[in-house]
Amino acid sequence: MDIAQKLRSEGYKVTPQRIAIYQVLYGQNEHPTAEMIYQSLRRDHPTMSLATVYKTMEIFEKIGLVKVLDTGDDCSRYDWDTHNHPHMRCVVCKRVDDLDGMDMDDTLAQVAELSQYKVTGQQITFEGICPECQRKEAH
Amino acid sequence: MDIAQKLRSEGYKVTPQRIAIYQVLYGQNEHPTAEMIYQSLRRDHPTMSLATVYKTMEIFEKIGLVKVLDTGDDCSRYDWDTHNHPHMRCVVCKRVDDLDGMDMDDTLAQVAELSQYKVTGQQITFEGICPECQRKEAH
DNA sequence: GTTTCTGCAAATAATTTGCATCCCT
DNA sequence: AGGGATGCAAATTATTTGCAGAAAC
Repeated sequence: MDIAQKLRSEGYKVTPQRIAIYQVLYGQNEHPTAEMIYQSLRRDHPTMSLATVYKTMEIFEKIGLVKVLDTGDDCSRYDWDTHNHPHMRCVVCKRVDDLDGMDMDDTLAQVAELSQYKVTGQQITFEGICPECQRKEAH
Repeated sequence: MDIAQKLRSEGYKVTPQRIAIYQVLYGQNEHPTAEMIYQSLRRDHPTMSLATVYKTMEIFEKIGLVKVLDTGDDCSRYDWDTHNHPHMRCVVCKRVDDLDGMDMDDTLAQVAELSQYKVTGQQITFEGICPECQRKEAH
């Protein structure tokens, strides 16, 4: 969690932008898009650019500070929690939630056994309608 | 599997393009992209357009003739096999294979129980290095 | 005949890239 | 000082859309 140390040890420089981006992400459960991160930083960092967010996320992914979620929906979302876990995506409002309480390690082990691949990761997303959108749909 | 009947019963017209696109997809295990489908049709259907492939896939998805795979990698892939099953994606060559032998129905039931969502589907993709790319990487 | 479909070209939107300047180390 | 980082603008790429002509019903 000491991101400065982590960056330095991987040969990257520690910049205010990188710190700020990580702080926006860390511990929150919204799984924001690059745009969402950018918007929440504009206030305090007027010169922040979307390109920097993308470049930073690429580095963060490389050094294991974030997991990039392929949620369909034409834009990536980012998760500070890099341990294997599934997500739920609302097909109506597009929100993405963690799906807690499901152990994926058994599944991953099973995959490693069944598949001829050298397994390195997973993208597990269930689709559905979130409680809030269910309420709205019932008029 | 009678796609003509299916289209008609859902109020869509039966066109040679739609038949051809379905025939390219049906039964193959490559999980092609729109571009791949387009390319394999150009020979026999010189006027085929990429836009038609996209529009057709949208209809096919709506009436349950294909499953759209969110495999990351900035372009969608299409699967004629619409029953719930996981995929394996090679992070090197980007190929997508079916992962046979894993029952996902238990998992889906578990999700429906754990989650407050009304669950409607899933996107389960494991990432790794395919046998062929493993061989290449070993020089 | 009417309505839907096709296919071209133009529009859109997420992401990437080039490059001059800036700032960590 | 020096090399990587930032941030703007332009480029790229997948996908969508508008629309006129063509094809299904």
